[in-house]
Amino acid sequence: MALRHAVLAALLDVELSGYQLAKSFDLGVANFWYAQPQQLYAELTRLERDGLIAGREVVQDARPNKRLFRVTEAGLAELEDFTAASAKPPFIRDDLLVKVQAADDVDLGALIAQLDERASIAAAKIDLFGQLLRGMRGERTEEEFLRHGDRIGPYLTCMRGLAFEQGNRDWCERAIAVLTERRRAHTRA
Amino acid sequence: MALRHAVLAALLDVELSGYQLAKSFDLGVANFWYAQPQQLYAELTRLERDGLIAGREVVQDARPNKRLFRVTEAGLAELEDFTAASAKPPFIRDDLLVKVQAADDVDLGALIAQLDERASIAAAKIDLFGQLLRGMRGERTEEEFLRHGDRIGPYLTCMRGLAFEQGNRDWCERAIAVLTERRRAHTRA
DNA sequence: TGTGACTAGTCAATTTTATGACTACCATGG
DNA sequence: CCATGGTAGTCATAAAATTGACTAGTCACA
Repeated sequence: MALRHAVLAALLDVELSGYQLAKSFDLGVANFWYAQPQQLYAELTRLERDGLIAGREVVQDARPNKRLFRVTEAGLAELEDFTAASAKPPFIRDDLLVKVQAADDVDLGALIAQLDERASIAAAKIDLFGQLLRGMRGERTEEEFLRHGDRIGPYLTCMRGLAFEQGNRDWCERAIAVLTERRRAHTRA
Repeated sequence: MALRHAVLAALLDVELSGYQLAKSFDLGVANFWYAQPQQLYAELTRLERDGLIAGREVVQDARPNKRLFRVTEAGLAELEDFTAASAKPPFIRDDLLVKVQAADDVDLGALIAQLDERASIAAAKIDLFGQLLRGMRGERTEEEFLRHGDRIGPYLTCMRGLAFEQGNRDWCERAIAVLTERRRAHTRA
């Protein structure tokens, strides 16, 4: 019952098709949730069945028709309820952390390579989030935008995404430095 | 196939029972993975069946007997393989972010309350991680420990956990400030 | 003398996520 | 003219995670 609300939140400002939604959730831009296309289509079906969203067919030529969805009154009410209920704290579940946890017992070269890869993925995302944020605030400074802009929700979640990736990158770099130094010391001994 | 390796990594340095493992994974200290007891018991059963861990019965009086598990050679090899394979990037999946994404369309009071709650949960975790880190490095400075300590894996993952929670807290506080200001401006208008 | 909390688990059912394959049709490049 | 890639989706299955209940003994506390 969580993806449900993520979809509702995503459809608040824009009318989207399943496909468009899938792209923003699946690839990259999922700044506040992540899900795969199949999951989204299934959820959209359920949401429409429950009357929380309404779809309309858009006929296109030169490409397949699509169904655009928007949130209904009932959907908004549902989101309202969801917001009032208390959220369970999030947890980290990251393969890379598992690998680092085992750092003292596995091949350091392989581990460092993984950390490197992750650091550059994080760097790419940092870039992406930076662009998104600039795009949203336009000419205004961040202060200005946060004070007077409309639709700051997406901006705030994007800020969190940015900070998360910065944390990722910084930690990766630190871990690489530490592990590299230890490997050097070890091979020398 | 992911919890699998997390369990292996957790059992590298200590022999633990399912119950002990469950406590560290479930409540609080899960600095590198999260899972519930039932899931862990199931995974331990599978791991033992596959020969990646070995259990031994420990008879206790005054409390139920328990089975302590340790990683076997095969288990270590499995972890080694896992480390070499590339890790998929992690994603955020947080109810609170969904709520904030919808910030422009829901009751700000409720949302701010949620952010407040989250900020204090994060603060508590920051405390906990700080204690864990101090406990691990003992008398040494962090630099010292990371250079020469044995078992830095858990220390590094704990550092990530700490940074994550700091990120959480900072973001919550920022969001609270922004939303409070907007609410003030709005109710005045 | 009972009540709740802690140790140490197990069982079953359900929900949520993930994986992979598959249909169409159009446009573009080579 | 044929392969590739994008749009717009569907179907089925497998794996992982969550939820809730249940056993059984010990300890402390009131």
